[in-house]
Amino acid sequence: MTTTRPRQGRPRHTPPSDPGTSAREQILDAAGALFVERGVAGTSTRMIAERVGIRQASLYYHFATKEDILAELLATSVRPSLRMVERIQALVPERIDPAAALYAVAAMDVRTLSRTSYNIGTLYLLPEVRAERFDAFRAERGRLQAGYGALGALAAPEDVTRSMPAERIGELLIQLVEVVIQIRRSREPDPADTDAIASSCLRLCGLDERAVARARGGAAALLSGSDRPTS
Amino acid sequence: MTTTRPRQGRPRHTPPSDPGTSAREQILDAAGALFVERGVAGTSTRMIAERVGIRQASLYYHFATKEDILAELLATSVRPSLRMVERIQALVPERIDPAAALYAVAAMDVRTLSRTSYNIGTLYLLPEVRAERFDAFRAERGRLQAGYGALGALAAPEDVTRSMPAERIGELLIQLVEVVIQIRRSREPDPADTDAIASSCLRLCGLDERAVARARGGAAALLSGSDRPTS
DNA sequence: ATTATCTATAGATCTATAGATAATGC
DNA sequence: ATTATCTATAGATCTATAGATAATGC
Repeated sequence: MTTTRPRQGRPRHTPPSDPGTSAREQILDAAGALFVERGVAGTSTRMIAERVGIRQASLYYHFATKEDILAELLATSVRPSLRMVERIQALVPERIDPAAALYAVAAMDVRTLSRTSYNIGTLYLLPEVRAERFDAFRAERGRLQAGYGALGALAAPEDVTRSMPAERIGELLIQLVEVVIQIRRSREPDPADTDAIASSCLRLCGLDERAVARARGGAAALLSGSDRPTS
Repeated sequence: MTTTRPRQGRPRHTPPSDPGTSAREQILDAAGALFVERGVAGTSTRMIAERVGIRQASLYYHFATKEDILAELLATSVRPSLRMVERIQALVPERIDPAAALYAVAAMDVRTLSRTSYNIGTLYLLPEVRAERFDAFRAERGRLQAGYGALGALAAPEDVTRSMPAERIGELLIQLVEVVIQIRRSREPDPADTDAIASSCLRLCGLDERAVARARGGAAALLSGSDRPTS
């Protein structure tokens, strides 16, 4: 039973439907969904406020500008993927098959992008994100891409790496993983998509079917091991 | 020497710098560049008009709304790719290697997307394009994707097509080709990119290095304009 | 007469600030 | 006293229309 704990501050004209989450988070959720649906410039502060159930001006108690909301959404959207990649990447020098590591990273990233409540990956694609203001975000994303490139270059046979430097491999792999963003625009991604995308990453690097199958097995071990509760 | 042929109608407050192109085209160019840079909602009719060198209200003589401008830009942006794919696809049943055909299609598409004066491919990614109003455009794009899927399914060995239906192959291939859109956001694409992307399309379908090399050769013949049988 | 522009402007936004108010916390 | 909202509003847009005007075409 949820004893609706009354908040501090003047009550909203419409009482919050979800008293569990902070106003800040409610704003981020509403704005994220709207930004994905209609873009940043196409979303007014009034729309965001309406969805939250507060007055337009009340937003400014929590965020100074609309761009500040976007900045926070972006920051929290790459960080988990980046940490995951760097964690798995760190295992490789020891004893892990780089192909299995790449499969695991791609699969986890696809699943993350599939599951966010709105299609959050779309945010990267908005023109506003190119502003200098978001340099830090784009730098983080560059590190994610570099991580993909490094794993891909380790997994690929020499005849492929000879014609493609790691940076280019990274560009291609991250693009391939992010197909799930496009898929979500027209249908619900399923587990077969996850496997198809992760396998395609390995084939793109020049691995044959046998190597792909082996990596898939290795990744399964990796993934079941690193399973942990989300919080 | 260009004898600046005076136009009909009241003269502009700033005389056109490029008297060769119609006002309509000048508007499309200016709007395209701005939409790519700042999005549709982020571009005002005033900005477009300013770039063209006319007053804001004068736009409405040529287009009824901003969305009409977008609609025309979208229509002209897929059409060439689609026609090219369907033309090459039509050659396959006869005597053309499907892998060579796929390489050729991907390479041409990449080159087209590399060369447009502004990064026109970005337009697909804008949230406004999801509106019902642009169904026809998205349908054309679906046909392009289906073309990629059909070629990919023909080129791929059976152990790959068993796990991936043609539609999914199409989704992946078109996504891979469009990496050039992302590349253009940070650097100038070069011919090595074109080869890397087209080759990656084939590897993704499960072709080994020897088959990729063979297809690259076959595509070169196709692209140079000779419709000659390549065996 | 027709065409392609111009000026002027109505009416609808939109962002952000100022200051009031209704809760809880101490 | 502090917090989180509210109301009201200034000032800056923005889209689209009405009607005037300055060219060319016939």
